[in-house]
Amino acid sequence: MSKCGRKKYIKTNLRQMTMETIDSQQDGSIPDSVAESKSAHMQTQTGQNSIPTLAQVSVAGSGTGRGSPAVTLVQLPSGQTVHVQGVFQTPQPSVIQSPQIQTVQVATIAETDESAESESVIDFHKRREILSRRPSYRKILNDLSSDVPGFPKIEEEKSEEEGTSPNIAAMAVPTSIYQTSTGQYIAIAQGGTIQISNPGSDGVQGLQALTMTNSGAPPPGATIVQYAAQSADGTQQFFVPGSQVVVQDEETELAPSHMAATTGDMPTYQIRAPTTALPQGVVMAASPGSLHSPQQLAEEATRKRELRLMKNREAAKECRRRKKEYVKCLESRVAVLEVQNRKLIEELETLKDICSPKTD
DNA sequence: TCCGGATAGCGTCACACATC
DNA sequence: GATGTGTGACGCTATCCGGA
Repeated sequence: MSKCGRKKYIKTNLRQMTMETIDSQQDGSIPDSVAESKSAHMQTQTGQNSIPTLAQVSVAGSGTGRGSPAVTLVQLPSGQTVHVQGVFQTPQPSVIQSPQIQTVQVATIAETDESAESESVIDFHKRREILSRRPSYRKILNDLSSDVPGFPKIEEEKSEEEGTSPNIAAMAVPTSIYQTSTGQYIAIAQGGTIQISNPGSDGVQGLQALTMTNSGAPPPGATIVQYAAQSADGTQQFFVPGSQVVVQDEETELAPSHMAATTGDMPTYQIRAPTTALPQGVVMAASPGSLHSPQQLAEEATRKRELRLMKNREAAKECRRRKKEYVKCLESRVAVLEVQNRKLIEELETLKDICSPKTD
């Protein structure tokens, strides 16, 4: 199996496992794969004292709402029915919202071994169709957290930006996009964050974040910004709204002392009003309405594409972060449920000992 | 030391859905 | 309907680790 093929195989398996887990949480059952490991685990826990008559214990839903203690009806072999208030506080809410969709997904994957190629193609499209309807991780987790007190919640973007450090909270939605003569894109967000995107480079290297630091005592008419430079290729200049220009400062003498201490060797930039006309090497990106030549149109299209890619890049990062958080939550939830399950079994054992007639 | 498997992470594309 | 957003899928790279 090729590397990529193996990877797909692993991914598919992981996905299938996830779906099964999700399914189990939806209908309250345990998937086979999980149940096997779980039963093995239980055997190690209970040893020879496993409960062969467990099938005779009927658990009747008490119909209680969320948050109220669940009362379980345990029908004993002798015919007695016992009301048990178990460790399960509530019927556990599902972490997924569309069980039928997930069930179809599992079935589709299970079929792939036997299906013909043409069918697999159809399945592929079906899968994509099905999977794309899945609610976002944030929505899933937030819904879950609203059902289960104390469950971690993915915060909204707003609070995330507020909570992170200025240098990292770079991905605010830009409100102004500018292009320099060197092809770089500068996005200035409402919060004062300046992003520099270098189309020619890949990944993080092409994206640099600057943060306006208006606090302190900047010189009149100038705003010092911090620049987390990852590629230094000489002096850079670019404009910002309000007829201002960002100029790389050759020396850091203009920066306040507290900034010099925090920025280290990072070059300092100033935003100030241009003294003359456009400096050499600086090109203002024209607004779409003023585009005339095909070259300008092409540049505009390129600029839009770069912007879209940049946003999508960040969206993908955020999505992956949420996904990891989601998986962690699921794992912790599994751990909690396993503990509850063990307690419930112990409880059942105790009740059996109490209620069953002594045969000595 | 080299090689290959396993895993994580990234960028991009495509698509569905939400919003305007 | 256009646009923005979220996410699965895919391909790729980097890193780690165990075996030859």
